[in-house]
Amino acid sequence: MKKGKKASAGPRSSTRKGRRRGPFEPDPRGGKPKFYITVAYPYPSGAMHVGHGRTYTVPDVIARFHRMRGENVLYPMGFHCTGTPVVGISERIARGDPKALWLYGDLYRVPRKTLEEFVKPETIVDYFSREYRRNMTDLLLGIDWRRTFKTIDPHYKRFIEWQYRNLMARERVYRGEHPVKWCPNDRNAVGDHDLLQGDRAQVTEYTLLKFRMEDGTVLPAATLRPETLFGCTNFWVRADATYRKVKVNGETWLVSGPGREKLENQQKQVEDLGEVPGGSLVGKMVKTPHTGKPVPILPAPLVDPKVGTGLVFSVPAHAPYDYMGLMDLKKAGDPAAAGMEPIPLIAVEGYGRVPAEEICRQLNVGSQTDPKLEEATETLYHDEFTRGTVNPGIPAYGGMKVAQAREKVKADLRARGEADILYDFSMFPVVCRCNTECIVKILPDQWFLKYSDPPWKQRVKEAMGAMRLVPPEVASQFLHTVDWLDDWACTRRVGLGTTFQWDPAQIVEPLSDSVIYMAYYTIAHHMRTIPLEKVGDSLFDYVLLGKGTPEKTGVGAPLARRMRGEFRYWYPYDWRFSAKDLVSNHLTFQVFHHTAIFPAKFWPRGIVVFGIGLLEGAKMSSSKGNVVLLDDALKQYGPDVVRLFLVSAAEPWQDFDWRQSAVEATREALRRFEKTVTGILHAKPAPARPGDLEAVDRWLLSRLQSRIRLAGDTLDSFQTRQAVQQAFYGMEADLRWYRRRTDTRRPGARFVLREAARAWILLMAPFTPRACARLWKRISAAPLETAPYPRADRRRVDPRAEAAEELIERTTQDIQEILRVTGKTPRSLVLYTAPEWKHRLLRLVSQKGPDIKAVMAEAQKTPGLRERLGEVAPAAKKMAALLHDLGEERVGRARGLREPEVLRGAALFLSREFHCPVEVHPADESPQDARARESLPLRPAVTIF
RNA sequence: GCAGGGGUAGCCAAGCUUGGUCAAAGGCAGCAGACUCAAGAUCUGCCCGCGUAGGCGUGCGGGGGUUCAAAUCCCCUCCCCUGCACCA
Repeated sequence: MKKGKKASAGPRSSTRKGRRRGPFEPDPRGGKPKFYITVAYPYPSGAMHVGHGRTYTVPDVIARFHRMRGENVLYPMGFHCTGTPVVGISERIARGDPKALWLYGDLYRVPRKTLEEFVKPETIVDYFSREYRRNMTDLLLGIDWRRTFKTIDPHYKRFIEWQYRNLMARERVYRGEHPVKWCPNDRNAVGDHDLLQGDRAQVTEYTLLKFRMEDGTVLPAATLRPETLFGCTNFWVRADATYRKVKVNGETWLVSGPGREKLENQQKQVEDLGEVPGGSLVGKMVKTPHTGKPVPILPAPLVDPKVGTGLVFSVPAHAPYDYMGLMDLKKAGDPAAAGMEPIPLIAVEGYGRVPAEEICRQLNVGSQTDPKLEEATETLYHDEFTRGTVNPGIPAYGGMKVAQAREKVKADLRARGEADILYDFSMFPVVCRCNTECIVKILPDQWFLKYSDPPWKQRVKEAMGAMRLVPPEVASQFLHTVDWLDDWACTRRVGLGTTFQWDPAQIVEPLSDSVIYMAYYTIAHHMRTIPLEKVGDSLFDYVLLGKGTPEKTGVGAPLARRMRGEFRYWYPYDWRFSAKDLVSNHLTFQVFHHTAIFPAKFWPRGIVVFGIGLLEGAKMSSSKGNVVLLDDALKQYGPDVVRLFLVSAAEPWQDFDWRQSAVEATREALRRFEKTVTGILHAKPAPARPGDLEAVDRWLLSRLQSRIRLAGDTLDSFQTRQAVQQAFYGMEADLRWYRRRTDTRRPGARFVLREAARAWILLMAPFTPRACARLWKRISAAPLETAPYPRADRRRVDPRAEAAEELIERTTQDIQEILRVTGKTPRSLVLYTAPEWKHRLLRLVSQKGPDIKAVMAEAQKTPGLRERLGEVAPAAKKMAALLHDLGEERVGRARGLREPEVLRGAALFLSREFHCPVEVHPADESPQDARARESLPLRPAVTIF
């Protein structure tokens, strides 16, 4: 606790003068390019699991790589503590909710004493941010902890206040009202994740059509399809429901009980005037709005008092429910319904005159309570909306597309006071976690970020166009998000956070207070040394925007100048990393805010989007307990194994799967690495004498260069998995072959192996720093973190040596296959290389391509070939296949290889492999051994005795 | 529904942009052998089918097409995953 306090607030010893800075606490430095990466900071409401581990390990690997490349690398970390979740958690713990107690007590193993303190939300974020820091340190993340902060720190809040004053001045924020899902019990807006039921329900805008009774009483019917007004035959009420007579904006309305509540929550002045039983309405007449046609009020069970206003107007021609309602009445012999016929007003291709009737018949709907009506309604509404047109006979709207007519009817009627708006859910019911049924409430005094603003969107697109987005496929997602984004409510009434200055009852919404904090990191370590009362707009204006003068910042000109300098040094950030589910909000928001507040030269440079984590193939989920805690993984496997696995299991943008068997394999792999390198370093070092090197030594050095090149290139493009394939598995495969191939006690071999081991340690250092540091100590006293990353040495690339080794490897495989197929155990092996004329033929085939006729024509003219045309034809065919198999490049590289020499050099190796003597015979123009005729370039003939 | 991503051998996963070098890297699991008192680790081989000579056949969700040639390009179709807002 004490230690943690120190960690997150107030000046720390690490900022004291004279303390030696580690490589992870960078300050601006001339002569070195800067590299600034940030990750979306965690919300510390629970323990870290291995999925979080990866999110922070990937950037660390990249950071270490760039540091070794000689760059000045900044990787900071803060904690996002604003928002409602921890408030909910503390409440649940306070009331002893068993699930919460299990999650925090058993799964996260929070000490009982601490758990008791969790009744205060701040304690939760305090505790877990300390845990995060501890885990991150254990994971060997090279984070600059001098700069850490929490979003509820007073200094940070000042920063957010400054940000919003800024946005307000630029008219990016405005006040309005907004409909939200609302729990009347909690008296709070609820998000989808807080719902027991109905999380797929959307808030939809219904049109209230005002039907009027004789005495002027308004019966407002809520509808999604105001254009169907022209097909209205009657009006529906629920006979067994009680309606409320209320005064709304000077009119007398009749609505259901729930309907009344909705009106009240949607900014209407509602005054109760009494109750009316639904049954008493039946039989009366109402006039339709706009057309003024009198229609009768009829009873129908299809009416749900909870939906809309509990009043429905009936369009039996186009609404399956209404159609069945009418049919039911007719069947019951209701006289009012007897002469009533559907009035069609929409024509849809594929349907007849009365579509509702048709679809009810098709689906075999029995009555108005038949569940099949849902499907019928959905299908018909969709078809009419997308393909329907209004009948030409309808005045003013005839001939219009349904979608078009709908908007026009709505607008026209609203303008004349014959219609109003009611928000309601698209699905029912919507139930809050507290088991209360939710309603739609219009929140007044809501504040918005104007993400819908076209010029702003345009700037964001511009910024994104100049950014590097990884993987490139996400670009379209980002652009789509920019287009789709609407204004964002940026204040909240509950939760932790920064008070919203224009309405102190609200706080800045958590996704809106985390969009430019990457800039804050550049000065965070200085901020904590400044007394809070000196932190004001003039400071941020100067440091972040260059406005004003350093003298007026209130913190002293030298410090102000220094902060300004540091901001300008680090900014813009080079890369931002985050999980892919933040693309459609945070990652896009932060680009919006950067373009709003900073000049273009400080706009983001790049984004890397992460995949999500799976656990043994199933989605990781804390609440379900399907997680491996990072702490446990670190204790069990150690940081190197965890890191290596997390970055090599998949590329960062792909989903990765934590599989125990795979993690254990990684552990073994790392053991082999350490063992191999240790073994090499143990051996007596050998001086470099070029004369000592054999072909196979040059082969290893040559391979080493391509491993180095590929490992660096792939890390440059964030392909951590591919990089590990090269830096680890590729290196291992080369070394394995090398040690199988040759006597490693030779001086030349010792020299080459030492070179390889040295490079190997450096290549692995970004992934497994602890093991590498241990090994590195035997080589150098310099710190590994800043040791130079290996560079491929072109002079050591030796295509000839690689071709020779490939010949040996292929020959080994050939022999193996023959032995396997025949089941023989050889007493001796004889290899025949191909004669010169076959090499000549190969060149001919590679020139002429697979056209055998052309090859033969040429062969007839070629001395050395024309004498043996009978042999040439089948050989040419095989060579075409060989070329096809190996590719021009490899065949070309092998050209000029002295095969007999190469194979003789490997004879000892081959006889060891196959436990028998191996002879190599050079090309023989007229061999006695029939098998020798099978020989081809790059594929010696093999005879087994 | 809209948008984005994906379906490759027992499993995971590369390859697909730039068609031939792909029976298709790598890993896991499995089998056999070497080492060992034994186990583990390590090394070697096998791991679609057939095959006593390095080969042949089938094959990359399903269907169709382009091409001398398709896992790779085009069209249609089925299935899976993610996001869709006032929530971090």
